[in-house]
Amino acid sequence: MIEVDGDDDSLAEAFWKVARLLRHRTRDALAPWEVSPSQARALGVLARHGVLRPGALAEHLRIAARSATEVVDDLQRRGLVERRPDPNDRRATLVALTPEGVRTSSGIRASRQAEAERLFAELTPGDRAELARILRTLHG
Amino acid sequence: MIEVDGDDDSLAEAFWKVARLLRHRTRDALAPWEVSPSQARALGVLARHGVLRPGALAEHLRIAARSATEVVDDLQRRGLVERRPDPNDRRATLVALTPEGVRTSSGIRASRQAEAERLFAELTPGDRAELARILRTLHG
DNA sequence: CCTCATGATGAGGCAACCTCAGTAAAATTC
DNA sequence: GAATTTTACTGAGGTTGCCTCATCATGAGG
Repeated sequence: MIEVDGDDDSLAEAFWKVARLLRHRTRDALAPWEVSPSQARALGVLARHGVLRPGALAEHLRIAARSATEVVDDLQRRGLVERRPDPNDRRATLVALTPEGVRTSSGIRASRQAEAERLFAELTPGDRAELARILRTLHG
Repeated sequence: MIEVDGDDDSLAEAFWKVARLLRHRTRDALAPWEVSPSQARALGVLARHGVLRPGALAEHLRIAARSATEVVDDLQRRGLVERRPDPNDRRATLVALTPEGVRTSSGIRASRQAEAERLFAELTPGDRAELARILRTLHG
């Protein structure tokens, strides 16, 4: 009796179904690295922006500064990130990827992208372009 | 310094941006009823499937049976749902929407749909059809 | 200096899940 | 027609990923 949740019909519903698919694949892509989604997000931000203060990391992740402290704690415990004092402000801390953090984050990025592409590969090139265009319209 | 998170590039990223938009609007649509997303989901399932046991509700929501108990507790406290004994099985309980639960759940459904339509209304009818078709392709 | 603002973090809380019993009742086996 | 196994729910207590508030050190401006 494992039924699927057939909400409305509507575009929104179709959209959510695809979102769920994509989310699951992303999660699967993440699994081999044994980092949680929120850790993966933080690694991504650090990979893109380089060394950051916890506060700035929090802004990028759109979470409270206090919560960034926790994410950093976890990543540090796993050796993916290190804290170092900010030479310009002795209140502040800088968070930087360790070499292993760099490796992990680019691995995650790669396999996530691979998973997503596997999903969208079901579309013809024309449809992919259409979809991209339409989505761009939606988020202006 | 409130920067937006510019992930990858790729279709997946565009998709997530729209998903976020849609999610936020859905959340906003929910706000007037003061029910949490998980409660709203449960109400939706009950509205669609009628009277259900907690266990069945859990299956639809894809959560552990134990967690369904909690959602039902909450909804019952708010008077949106009632528990009654299953006449055919004295181990079991049946969960049913109260009249107010019915009202709330259809209200939620309506305004959620209105919000979603407001988003997709930015598209031409042609693009909406295209999008629907492409999404359908993706989730087979 | 003195005051006010800012950066990180400790303490503690909350929502929405979970697993692991435990109890009662139903279903099955012998 | 017991005895056993399975099923339905729920109490107890844990986890995750957030949150706010208070504290402490430092920085910046008057």
